[in-house]
Amino acid sequence: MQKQQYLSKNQKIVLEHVEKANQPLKAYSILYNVQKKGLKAPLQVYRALDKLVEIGKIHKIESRNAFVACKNANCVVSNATAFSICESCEKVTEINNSKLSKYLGNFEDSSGMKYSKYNLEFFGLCKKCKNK
Amino acid sequence: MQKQQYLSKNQKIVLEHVEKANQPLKAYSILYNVQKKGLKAPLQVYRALDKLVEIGKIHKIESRNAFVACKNANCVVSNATAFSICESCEKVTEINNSKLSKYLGNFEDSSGMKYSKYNLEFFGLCKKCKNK
DNA sequence: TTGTATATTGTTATAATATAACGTTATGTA
DNA sequence: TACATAACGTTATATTATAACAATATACAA
Ligand SMILES: [Zn+2]
Ligand SMILES: [Zn+2]
Ligand SMILES: [Zn+2]
Ligand SMILES: [Zn+2]
Repeated sequence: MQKQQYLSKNQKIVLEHVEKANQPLKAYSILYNVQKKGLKAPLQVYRALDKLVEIGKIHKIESRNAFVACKNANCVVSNATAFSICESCEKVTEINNSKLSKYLGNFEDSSGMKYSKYNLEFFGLCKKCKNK
Repeated sequence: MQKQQYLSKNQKIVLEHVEKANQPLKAYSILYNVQKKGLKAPLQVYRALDKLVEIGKIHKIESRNAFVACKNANCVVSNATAFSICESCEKVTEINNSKLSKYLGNFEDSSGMKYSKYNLEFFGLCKKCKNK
């Protein structure tokens, strides 16, 4: 069996829902909202999320245990992700900065370990919240 | 009341245990192991961890929900952390690289948001696991 | 030293996040 | 067809983390 070409039914349902949101969603909030479409159990959501994360359609915001759709055409796989997170309103934005990704993609430290993946999360206050 | 100068009893117990480990520990594993010292409930561990993370004595490895002691004298507060994580043996090392921290500390993206904190996690195979 | 504010503790219960284990059904390919 | 892999459905359970409440300890200023 070859690499999957199309998304399965559950994967499509979950991806569509997360894409509509424009912000990170929690797994159980996704579950609650796709129940009308037939997904009844957490595992159905988590499995779909796992696959979507694997292929880069969705990223997990680790510090928030939340999932957000990728809007960056370059993210074929989730191997280089960076986000800015507002600690006040929780707005999350995927950073798409070629200098940063180049820098981190080539980063090597003294251990000699070569990295195949990274995830970076910046925290601060977004423009809106800074001016409050 | 001023900034706390000394660690409290529970904070000391948890920190000592995590420092001995030399690797990230899960909160409930910490709990289990400090029960002989009188900490009985998850909250006692989580509260101590919260404080220790806040003051930079301990860092949380977000992708693993695990806690590791800081060995980097510069980490007075946990506002700039970077780790390498082996996806095979789960060995975690805190990266202490001044170029990297300088680069990320000064990073600004197009949104104009200035960051007060970041956490970076690199994934790959450590030397040992690469040669298996 | 007394009052006050804050930090920490102890405790029980519960919320939120995620996976194990099982059997079934669908899909791609030889 | 036969085979392997992927996805599905379902129930139960594991893991991670917090709510809520009452008590005690600590720092500091008046
Ligand atoms: Zn992306
Ligand atoms: Zn904000
Ligand atoms: Zn550190
Ligand atoms: Zn390793």
